[in-house]
Amino acid sequence: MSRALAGQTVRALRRHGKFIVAELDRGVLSIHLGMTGKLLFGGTPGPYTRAWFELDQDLLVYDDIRHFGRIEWANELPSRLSKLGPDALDLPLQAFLDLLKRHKTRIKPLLLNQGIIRGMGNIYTDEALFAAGIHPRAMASRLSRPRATRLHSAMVDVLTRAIKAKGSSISDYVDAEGRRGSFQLEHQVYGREGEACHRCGTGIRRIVVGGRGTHYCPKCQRM
DNA sequence: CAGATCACCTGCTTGC
DNA sequence: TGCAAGCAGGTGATCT
Repeated sequence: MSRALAGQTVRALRRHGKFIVAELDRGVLSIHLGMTGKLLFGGTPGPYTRAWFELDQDLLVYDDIRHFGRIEWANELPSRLSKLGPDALDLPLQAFLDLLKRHKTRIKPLLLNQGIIRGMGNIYTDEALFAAGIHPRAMASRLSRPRATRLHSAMVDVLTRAIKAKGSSISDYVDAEGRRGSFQLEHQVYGREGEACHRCGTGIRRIVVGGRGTHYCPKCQRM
């Protein structure tokens, strides 16, 4: 890959769901950070460095403890990416409502399914469901219009605020400048098992839904 | 076809 | 203190 990328200019940089996409003179570089991936401007290669890019000014270092991230170079946007669902932050209410009706599945796995909606991860799914007062095991297609509408607003609101706060740094996440995010301070349910719900005081519960740890308030979030 | 389980990796925390 | 088990921001394959 290094030969192919040498001397190329980054023409555009954008987000595609959870992917970072760099359009080069020739081809497209797509990056997914997985769970522990980090891109660091001006970083120094260390024991967890899996790749690095020599830019004009700095070294851009890619570290990834768990190896779940991916960097791919292709002539065009890989079909794996173009086949994903609409972006959570670019999905009109009516399209969202239609989409929920079409899928006979529980709401949490639906929101996490990148092929249906792209961009939502485990933290923000739990937070959005709490904000909307919806149980993570509720059937998506059976949500009432008002509740589904509240969920749409909650999803957009949670993602927008989380991006503004530069993400959630629970253990080690940092952005490309090495700065921690602060949205973990605003979490209402994620990572708060046993603590009091900020709205009603009930203990936050942790269950497993769709194979993922799921945090919710049993009193505020109903089926 | 929805849903469960496992696989991929390493590190940190918890409990005995 | 030591060690095993459980858990972690994600995705994808396989089986039921």
